[in-house]
Amino acid sequence: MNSKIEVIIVDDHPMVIEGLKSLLSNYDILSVTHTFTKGMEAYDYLLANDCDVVLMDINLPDISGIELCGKVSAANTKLKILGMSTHNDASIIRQMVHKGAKGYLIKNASADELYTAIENVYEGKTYFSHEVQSILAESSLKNIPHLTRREKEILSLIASGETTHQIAGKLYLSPLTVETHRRNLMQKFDVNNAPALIKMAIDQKLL
Amino acid sequence: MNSKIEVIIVDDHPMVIEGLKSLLSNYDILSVTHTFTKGMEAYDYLLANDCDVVLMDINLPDISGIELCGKVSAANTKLKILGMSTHNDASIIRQMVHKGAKGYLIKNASADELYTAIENVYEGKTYFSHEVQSILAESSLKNIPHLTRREKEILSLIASGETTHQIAGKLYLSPLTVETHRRNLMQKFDVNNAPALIKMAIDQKLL
DNA sequence: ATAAATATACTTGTAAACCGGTATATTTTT
DNA sequence: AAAAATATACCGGTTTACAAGTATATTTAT
Repeated sequence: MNSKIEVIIVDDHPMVIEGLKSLLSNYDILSVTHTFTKGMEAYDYLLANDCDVVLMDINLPDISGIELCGKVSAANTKLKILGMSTHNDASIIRQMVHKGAKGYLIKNASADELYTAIENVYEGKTYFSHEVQSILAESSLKNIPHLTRREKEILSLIASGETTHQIAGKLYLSPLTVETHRRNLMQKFDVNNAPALIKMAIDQKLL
Repeated sequence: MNSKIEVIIVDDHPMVIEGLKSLLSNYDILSVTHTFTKGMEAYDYLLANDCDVVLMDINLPDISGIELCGKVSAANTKLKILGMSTHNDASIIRQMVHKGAKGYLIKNASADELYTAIENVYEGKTYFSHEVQSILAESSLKNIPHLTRREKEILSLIASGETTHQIAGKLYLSPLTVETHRRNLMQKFDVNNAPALIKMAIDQKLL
């Protein structure tokens, strides 16, 4: 019988898994029981077996970390999931939290930070590093406009080179309606032509 | 006196460094003598000391791996540099090679692949994983248009929302000239309006 | 149930972009 | 020195986009 905190690692990079295991081997209170490089294998395991904390990379080849997080959390609400990624994208962090992640780390975390994060989520708390917190704070300042479904649809058609008339034809709308959406899009991004709109939208990862 | 292959690791993620050290600890023929999380510290070390192979991450916080690679190679041409990164961007790989890198790995490499790469570059060969090779092959198929200096200038002004007249004013050109460049840009990207042009340019990392 | 957000559509006018040409001076490369 | 690439500039005409307003039906959230 094992009373240690059971940790599962999901990451498609073998060297990261090795690194995490090595860093965590210094802490007697926990043990890394299984590791997975494929998201779906981790999913299958987690449905059938118990563990305490899952360290989960966001960028998996077969399934997105966000999706996996949602599926796993739904099946086992007691599981504590710690998201990880190299790039610090606020919207991804938000999505992970929404899907049930209890904490988030950026991969340049130190061993101590990693340990603290695992300990906190195991105890039912949440953990977000200072860096993650400042990313979230910063991103909420530069208010990314909220686009409606229709607007997103039209935005991507504009980006692919369709004219107002062509878009209207595809969506069975009046060109005048499409033009209104186009105007609203430009207003939301505070630009006054389509090229700048596309640039902004891509910069803010909305395209 | 040590006859092993001396390997230096430069990566801003402690867990990746740990992972690499752990993976490489199984191979007696080499030894990881120093590791750095900051590019400039590695640079200072490499100017003053000798080593055989440098495993270098591309995404460093203080200096780009590409820049570092160029500086270090210029100072010590005998040094073998192996580039590494998580994302598989063909243009970055090409730039690294151009700046003197002898090989390139994607971070999901296995221990054996890593070892093979180090061995190869140490012996004066080059090493590019199958994955890297296919990325390079694929990217050379979808011919990215070559833009002139003027075209790049005008392209970025279009992306920032300037009209033909405004661009002409800024660059002290006739609006008719700017329009010609604009047209040539659209022709090169095979699109017929500016929004699609911007989308294409960003997709192909030219903006 | 009511308020707010979203999606729809119109008018009028102006400005800008796009198309298909042509032309030539200046660099850069071979 | 010749050829190729780049940068410059023009004409005439058509299409599309943009600006500033108004209006209303339909969803969605409170």
